[in-house]
Amino acid sequence: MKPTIYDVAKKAGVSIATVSYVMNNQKVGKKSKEKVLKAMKELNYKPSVLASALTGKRTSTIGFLLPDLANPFVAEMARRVEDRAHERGFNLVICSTDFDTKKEALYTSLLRQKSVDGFILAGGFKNVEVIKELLQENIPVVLLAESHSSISVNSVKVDDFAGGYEVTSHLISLGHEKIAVIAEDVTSSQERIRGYKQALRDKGLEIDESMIVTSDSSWEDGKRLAGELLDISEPPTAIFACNDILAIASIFAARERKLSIPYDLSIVGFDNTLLSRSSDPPLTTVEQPIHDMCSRVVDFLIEEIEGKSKTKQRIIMLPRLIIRKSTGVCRLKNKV
Amino acid sequence: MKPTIYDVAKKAGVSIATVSYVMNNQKVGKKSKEKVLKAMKELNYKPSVLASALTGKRTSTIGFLLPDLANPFVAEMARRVEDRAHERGFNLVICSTDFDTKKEALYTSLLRQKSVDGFILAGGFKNVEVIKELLQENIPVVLLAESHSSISVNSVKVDDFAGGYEVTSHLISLGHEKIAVIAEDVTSSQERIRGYKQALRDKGLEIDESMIVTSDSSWEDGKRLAGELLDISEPPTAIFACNDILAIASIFAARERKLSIPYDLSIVGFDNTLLSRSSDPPLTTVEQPIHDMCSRVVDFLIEEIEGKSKTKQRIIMLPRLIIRKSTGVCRLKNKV
DNA sequence: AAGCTTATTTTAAGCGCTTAACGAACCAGG
DNA sequence: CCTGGTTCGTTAAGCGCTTAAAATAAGCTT
Repeated sequence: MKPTIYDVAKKAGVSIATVSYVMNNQKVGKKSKEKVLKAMKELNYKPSVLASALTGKRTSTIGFLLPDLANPFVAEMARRVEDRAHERGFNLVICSTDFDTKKEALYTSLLRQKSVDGFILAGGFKNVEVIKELLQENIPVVLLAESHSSISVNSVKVDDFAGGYEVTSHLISLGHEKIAVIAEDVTSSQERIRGYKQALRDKGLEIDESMIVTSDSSWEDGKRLAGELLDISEPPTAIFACNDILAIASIFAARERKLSIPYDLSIVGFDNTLLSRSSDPPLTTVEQPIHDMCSRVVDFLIEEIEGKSKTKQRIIMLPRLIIRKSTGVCRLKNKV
Repeated sequence: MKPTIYDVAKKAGVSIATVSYVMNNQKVGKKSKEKVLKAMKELNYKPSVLASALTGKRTSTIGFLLPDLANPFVAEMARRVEDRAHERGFNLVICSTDFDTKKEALYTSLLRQKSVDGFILAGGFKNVEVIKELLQENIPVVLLAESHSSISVNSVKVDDFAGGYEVTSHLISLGHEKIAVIAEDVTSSQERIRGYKQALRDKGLEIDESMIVTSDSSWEDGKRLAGELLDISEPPTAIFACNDILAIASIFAARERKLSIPYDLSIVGFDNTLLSRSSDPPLTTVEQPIHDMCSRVVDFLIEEIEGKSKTKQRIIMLPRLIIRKSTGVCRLKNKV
């Protein structure tokens, strides 16, 4: 059996309270302290987090809900969040929600039963009711790469509007005028679309709503949607995909139609994942400062957990356009 | 405050024992049962996992240690494991160990303090001492995509020997005779190398140990090693990388040297990740039955947790060679 | 209707730890 | 040598739940 505090106390010849006090660095006489420490060493004693959490201490565990761990961008975020959390002495319970409000509600509920100290909700967390509930019950929550304007909740994200704006400006500067967007059904995509529209407006180009389509975030759907866009009579000359996977799916759709990239079609992704560097051709994309965002979100949450945070904040970081080989001068430019 | 079992008992007008019994589906009179259920509904009562675990019940939480969550293959495994675990009512605490024996020891220790019900150790879990310790203390453990012949522990993995053999045979059939291997410092790579050597032997080719190099699994190191291999006076005509990332890093190294693939150099990866499909050129690689492996490993662990498993097993699944565009006929063949 | 079973509940003792409250031991001052 | 203030340590209640054992209620028999 694993040793308990009683075993340590007996071995050290003191009461369990004394043992507890030395573990928590409370005032304890030098001699007892030594005896206890010695006993702990000898028994290789590790206190039970369960028991101490039951008395009101933290579990040092964070619930991390994200859309899909298999998505490389998400996985990378998870890794960064994990690193920072460990540095701060926390573990992560990770759950993929698949953008499913039912799962979101289920997992938050389950994790609360397990007494996690707080939640990081990443990507497109949809269930606003759940967030409100957590907030109302004073459970620490921070949103990552997402924000809901309707509620007052801490969040850390990239400036999606700026990202969309930059991408679109870049495309326009290459002569593209008919630019499609393949979005995801999440708030960040909405922001990027806002940026996209603003850029079009600023250059005096008209906005064609039929050029904006929303995917279910899967590779397959991305490819299907890109295909549909390319099959219309006057197809777009550029596609702005709201993540790298959708962008690569678009490359595949284009390839099936014998379109060469960027000669016949320019494609831009988002996230600057490993995928974007190794694809054929390498993707022009938008880098998110994952590292900073994730460290920040963890620190932020822990502040809340420790009750140090005063006011709600929304932290917005700047994205960076990375130009690679998937975008080029619009071939139709001369015709116009 | 969250409602406790006392609140439910009071509201239902019964003792807490009765409430506990209805939660655990013990014999309880119809009337009391209804009253309790009603009270639970009304209070939106959720029992504390902490408290019940303290009395000896499961936490329904699995510790999942893997080398690096940011690696797409690993992330995909994590996703599958997670799915199956959730189906079976378990959550995952995920930790990246970076092949670091210190971290392996630290994280297992931490998670044990948190009373996880068992461990899945994935990828290249190096710290055999830790595994032995877990085994000795009767803590359920299953290895995933890894096995240590020196100890008797449950494991689920692909037949790495067969994978290495197939890759090499494929390359040989294309006329390659000088085939390099970029391995990882893990047991699965050792197996693949065994398969590689066997294939060479079976075709009467000689084995050149200098063609076998071991990376630290990072992209950068893969690229560096591939570069070194290509810079020798009689470079290999094919590279077998032990995972897709290393393969793509090799592509980059080749590209820097103006080598075209597969014309000047054939490259094979392993794992069949998203990366291998979207790279330039798409990679010939080996598919692991991730889905099955991961379901199996979870079921396996849960059997152990529930005390249903009798004997230790090693489950080996078959890999499948997927031929894409990164391998081709050896250009030097005619010269020979 | 007493006596005996059986079905249903309650009592109460933990699980391993924290912490407020209390007590003992010690030292200085008077 | 007694009083009051410190310092260290112990006692014991409690966190929310489980479960063996005891108590009570209900049902049958004769």
